[in-house]
Amino acid sequence: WVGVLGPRVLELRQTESDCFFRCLGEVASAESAPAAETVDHVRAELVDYFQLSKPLAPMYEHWASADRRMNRIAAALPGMRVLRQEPHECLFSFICSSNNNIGRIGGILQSLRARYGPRISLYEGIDTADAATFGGDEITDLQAVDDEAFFAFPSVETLAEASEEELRGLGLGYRADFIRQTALALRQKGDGWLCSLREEDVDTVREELCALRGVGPKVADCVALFSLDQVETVPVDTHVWDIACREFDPSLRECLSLTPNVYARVGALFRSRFGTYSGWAHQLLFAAELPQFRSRLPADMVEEMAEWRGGGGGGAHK
DNA sequence: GTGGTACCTGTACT
DNA sequence: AAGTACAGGTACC
Ligand SMILES: [Mg+2]
Repeated sequence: WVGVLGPRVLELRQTESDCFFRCLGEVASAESAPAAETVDHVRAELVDYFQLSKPLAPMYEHWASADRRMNRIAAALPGMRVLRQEPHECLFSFICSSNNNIGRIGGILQSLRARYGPRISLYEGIDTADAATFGGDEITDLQAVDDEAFFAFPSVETLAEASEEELRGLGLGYRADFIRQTALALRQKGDGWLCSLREEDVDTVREELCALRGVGPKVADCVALFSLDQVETVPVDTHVWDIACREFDPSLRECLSLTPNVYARVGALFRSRFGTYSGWAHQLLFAAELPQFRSRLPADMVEEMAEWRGGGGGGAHK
């Protein structure tokens, strides 16, 4: 995999027993430390990003014993960690995600980086032919590393200065104003404000985030889980609602829309089963719903999910 | 609290 | 080939 993490282009490759990493480039502004120090630093960043200090095996065991279906999914999808993302990037990204499809979201974020983010040039002498191209988000073929332009995510300051009109031009649609308004609010609140929410309790985090433009309950919970250390938070979108109806409480099907109460019920159902790390458990169940992971699941389970979708179960609410 | 509506835009479908 | 539904919701009434 090759992609951008913070100010650097990183290459990761995994073998059966190890994971290797290499830094291919970094933003010009970051004064580059001696190579040996950079390696140690990047290793620490990766440990942080993948949350490797949190043991996953005990969680899997706990979830598997709590739920029969989860037992089989856990066996089929090992290593499903929640990434500890950079809060600002995470926030803007999920604002872009609302009422939108995954394909366009990716395109918008890439446009945002290319237009407003600092460019990352690769180091001299990087053997790009040797770089991994394991289907990372931004690399699609063996030649691509050479031509691909890499950009870090833009700063709050830059986004605050962007015009709504120009943002719309990048394909953001009506979310353009959300991005600008939220960027202005963040600038107003000061540099460390968002990250400081990592020290706050779940309810405070939610309340503070929802006060931002373009941030409702679902986006807030995504930011809380994926960047603010709120491990028990369960973001409830249409997929997660389906899961809850199908697996946990059929009576939820009677609900016509995802009201705040229904939202809370779904979260409570997850927490009653999976406990403190319900957000992580949710990540695993959510992943199992996605097409790219379906092929790894037991055939009868895939069949069951397909039947639910076809039989007026999934999406039958609205 | 709940129910209803409008909303950018690309893509899949009919 | 035009017309419509839908997608990792939110704001506003
Ligand atoms: Mg809000």
